[in-house]
Amino acid sequence: MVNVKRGVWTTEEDTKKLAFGSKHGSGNWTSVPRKTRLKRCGKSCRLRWSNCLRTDLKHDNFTTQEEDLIIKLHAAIGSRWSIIAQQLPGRTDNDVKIYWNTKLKKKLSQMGIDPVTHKPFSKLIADYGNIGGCQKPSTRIGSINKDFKSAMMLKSEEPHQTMPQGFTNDQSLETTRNNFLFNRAHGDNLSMLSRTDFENEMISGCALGEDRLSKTSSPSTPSSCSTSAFSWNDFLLLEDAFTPLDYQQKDTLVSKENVVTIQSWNNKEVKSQHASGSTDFQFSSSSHTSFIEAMLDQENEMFLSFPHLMEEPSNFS
DNA sequence: AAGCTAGACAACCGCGTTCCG
DNA sequence: TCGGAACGCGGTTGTCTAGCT
Repeated sequence: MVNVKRGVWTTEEDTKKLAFGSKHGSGNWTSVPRKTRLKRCGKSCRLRWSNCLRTDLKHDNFTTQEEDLIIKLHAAIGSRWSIIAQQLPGRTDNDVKIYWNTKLKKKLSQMGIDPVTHKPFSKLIADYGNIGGCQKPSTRIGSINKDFKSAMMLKSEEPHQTMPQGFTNDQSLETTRNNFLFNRAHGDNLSMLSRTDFENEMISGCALGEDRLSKTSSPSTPSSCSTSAFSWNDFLLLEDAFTPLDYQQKDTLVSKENVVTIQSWNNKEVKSQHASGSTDFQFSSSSHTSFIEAMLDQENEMFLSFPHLMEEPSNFS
């Protein structure tokens, strides 16, 4: 459309749009410009309505509880603002996104927490240091694979070290988050995960944080979701999510069946079903305890799939 | 008072998904 | 089943404004 107006909306345009919106509600946005005689595209009308003109929007500052929830949800599902906004009545995805980018990211950084991974910078540096500390790349891959496989074998043998059922605690949240990060790191389509039981469980876990998270956390796992005075330390996501003790403690808390579907790096769809007591958890990318491990696990899979590509060259001359 | 800068936020853009004929 | 239109989402850009020099 050539005659489409752009830029900031005038009060006159807002009035027209408001009048139309209050009469017809939202929907069929392409017809809105024609019916309201606005020289805007339908897309622009929808945006203006959903971000600014809707009567149920809050325009005051974010509360501490809202901040708390945003950070928890971001840690769990990443920058899926529309989903996060759904948990915050009166807030739009744009509101949440901007608030995160302008305030919360800085706040976390000042606390020494990486806003992307929600881990302390020191931990990230240590992780990278561990990788860089190995001498020969090919040897490193081999030894890491070996160690990591051993670790995974041990985990799979442990009756309580399968994927926790019910997503009722911080450890499961962490595990799931790592899978998100893993998929994100490899450019996978996260929308595969949208609206699954798994995601809804996570969201409700955050939204009901004080009930679902804190009650089920291990003693070493802080959780302050929705409490009146939260601690920023609570937004550090903890390592060692798979300690046997944790799982033994958790085992009594879960009873619900969950089906998790993920799209792994090589587009193999993997389903994992968790009935109470089930032990057949089998993400192809394993149960990553950290982002770094997820990366290494992917490396491992690539090695298994394409061994000839990963072989050490015979000489480097 | 004028110019500059950073922060806040409204709006746009591109892309993926869904809907419908 | 397919293709185009519509919609929704997340990232980015543009504009305004307050504060500082």
